[in-house]
Amino acid sequence: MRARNQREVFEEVHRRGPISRAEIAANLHLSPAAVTNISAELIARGLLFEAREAQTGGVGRKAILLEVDYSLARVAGIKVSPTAITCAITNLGAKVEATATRALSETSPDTVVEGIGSMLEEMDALDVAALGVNLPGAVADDGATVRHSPLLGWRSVPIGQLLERRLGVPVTVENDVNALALAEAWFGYGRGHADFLALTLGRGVGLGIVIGGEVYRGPRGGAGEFGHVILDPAGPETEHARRGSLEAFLSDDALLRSARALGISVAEAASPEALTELATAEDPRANEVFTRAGEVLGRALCILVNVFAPTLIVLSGEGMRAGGLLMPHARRVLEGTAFGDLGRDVELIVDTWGDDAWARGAAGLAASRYLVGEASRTGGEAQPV
Amino acid sequence: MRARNQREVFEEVHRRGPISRAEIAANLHLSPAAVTNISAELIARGLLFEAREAQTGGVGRKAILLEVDYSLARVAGIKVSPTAITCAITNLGAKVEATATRALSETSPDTVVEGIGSMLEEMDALDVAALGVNLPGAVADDGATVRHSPLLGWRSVPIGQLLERRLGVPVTVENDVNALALAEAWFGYGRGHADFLALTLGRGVGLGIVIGGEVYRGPRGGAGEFGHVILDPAGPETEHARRGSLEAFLSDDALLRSARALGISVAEAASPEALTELATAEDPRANEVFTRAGEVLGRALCILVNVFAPTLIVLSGEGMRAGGLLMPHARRVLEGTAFGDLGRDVELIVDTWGDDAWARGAAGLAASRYLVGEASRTGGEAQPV
DNA sequence: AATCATTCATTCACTAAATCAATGAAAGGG
DNA sequence: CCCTTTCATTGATTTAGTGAATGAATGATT
Repeated sequence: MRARNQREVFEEVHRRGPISRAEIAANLHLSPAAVTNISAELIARGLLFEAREAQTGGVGRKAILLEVDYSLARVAGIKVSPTAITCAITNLGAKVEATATRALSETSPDTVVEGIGSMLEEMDALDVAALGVNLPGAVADDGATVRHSPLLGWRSVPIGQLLERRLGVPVTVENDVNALALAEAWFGYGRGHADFLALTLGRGVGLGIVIGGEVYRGPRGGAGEFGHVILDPAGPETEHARRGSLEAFLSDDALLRSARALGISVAEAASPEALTELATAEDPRANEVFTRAGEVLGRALCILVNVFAPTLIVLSGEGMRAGGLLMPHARRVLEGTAFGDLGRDVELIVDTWGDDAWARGAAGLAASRYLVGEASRTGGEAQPV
Repeated sequence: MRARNQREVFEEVHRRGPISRAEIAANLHLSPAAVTNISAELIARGLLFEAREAQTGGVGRKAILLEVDYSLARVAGIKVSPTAITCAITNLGAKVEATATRALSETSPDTVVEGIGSMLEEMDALDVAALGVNLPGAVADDGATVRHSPLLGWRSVPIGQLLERRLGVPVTVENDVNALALAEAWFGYGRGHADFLALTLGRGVGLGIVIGGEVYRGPRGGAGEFGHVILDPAGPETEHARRGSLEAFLSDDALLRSARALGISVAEAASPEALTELATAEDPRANEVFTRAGEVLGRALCILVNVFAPTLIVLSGEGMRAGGLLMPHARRVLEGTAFGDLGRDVELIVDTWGDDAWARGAAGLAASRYLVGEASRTGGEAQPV
């Protein structure tokens, strides 16, 4: 009960930024006295601090605003991809202090663990309070075991325990898309939105569903496999994506394949980055690639908008490097085909992209877990999280 | 707090059927003492009663099983459609005691209110404890005002207040699909499932999303407009449904249109019912209609399964009169195209159909509201719901 | 048959943690 | 300069939980 309310107060301060005790009490339906008590303990434990006074012009005593002390500790976030691991060191507010990347020659768990360990040593970051790891694949509910990751070739790998043993730091493992969604919810554009969607484009197409501030995983996990939705049974297919699936239209591979079909040679554009540049340089064929992709993205968004009626969709991932090329077309299709005003009433935000963003997502995951754990820990007693 | 735990205990008894105090305590992480207290009050208020003892073969004192007293009151559920109103009188467990239907010549709010009132009088049901109303269209969060219902020609109609004034009974208004989903969650196949989907076929295609035992409406309502999802931009269109939308494939109108295209004359099958009979009688053209529709349904289910990874989808609505014809094809497509095992790991249940089911959904809505209200009401004090 | 172990339910003292009402603190307005 | 307003705090009170002991009802054990 106390733990619960502590956590509620803390999360309210986190969400609503600098906020007075009175407002917290009003928002959470608690008495001012209770908020005074709870916030006193959170301040004593260093999680909150009294910031400047409010600058309201109104009558009456000015409020003392509370803020979260994000500098209380540092955390590390690791993105494990088939070819590299990327690390971001951030404060508890997911503000990046340092990043680094290291190539992976192979993806065995031992190699990955060792790589992460030596990377943190080199970055002088062995003192972090928590470590978040995200990777492509299905992660068990325990936040530690990888159930299945085709891209890494892993099955039932207790990567969380392995890392905790190696580093002596609490580790949370999560699917990459879910971690990004969680980070958006806590520290990104999703802040203040109880419900929103996080769509990622890149090697694949991922969907993070945030409902009530939490990532929705479905009754037994596995929700959000939006990239495998079949949009057109007669559509294209790629090596990794089924015919007509969203990934077969929108993944990096799919875009390159589409470019080849339109006569763009490997010499002209070997990579998605190069293809994006080509389109930015007004190459009509490259533009056509992104026009078509944007329209497909619009159809995909239309499905999501009709089903969830969201007010916000955050788009990110490497594929969003071409956001400027894709979004006008996506928006046009969305507004033209979604039910009623749903297509116009949804905010579409393109977030930063690149592996750094993924690693920052992992760090945000770690930070949120750490903060939740601290905020719901009472007095000196340890509390199961 | 007390109200909250009372409600939790009550809902646990409702969900898990006859259940002992000890088990409630274990499931809700409450002390046995607290459960004794809370259940004593709920019993004193008539909501619960002590049923037979458990027949466990084990050692030790036998448990005294608690059950909800669904016969405590009766409720009425009304389905308002453009052509008729249907009424179901049920006990608090959504067990139907009587039904009736009355044609509507026009759908003005006054006519509907008067029709409902005289109908309840005729059914000798003016003593019901609550009234649930469902109808096609968007209903405001207050559970009383119809924001917009094209089919009824309503806009901003406070139908809830009108009915309460006429009948002196608490009224809850809800979108028809959401009400059906809620009824499934409380009294139907969704019992015991925190998360599931309710898909309805009939005049249109509707989706009710149940997450955490509650109907998900999205951040500002309007979620679940699945019928307007565009499956194929080059698909068919109908009078009411956009080209290629799910409704343009699967609604009653769409099926008839598809039948005409396959050479089935109006004389052979004037209605969806007749078309279903024709197919049941092995007419190859009619079978083709349902084969195609089943495959489209499978594609639609595939989208839902990939996004939500549900363990249960309940299918209902008038369109499910042809469930036996549709589902084999739908299931085949679903299992063939959904990601991984998701298509096989989902239970597809065809529920009863017809306007009675809709009205029962409305009654279930009323019953659940009534029970929640009673269960979270403390002592003699009134509690805001 | 008598006793013991086990499980469910209850009782009662205790306590955590909220609320309530009163009060202090810090502003602006007349 | 006092009054009103708003925010924050304090201490008494109340609510509603937990924990330990006890009673109740059963099967198992000797």
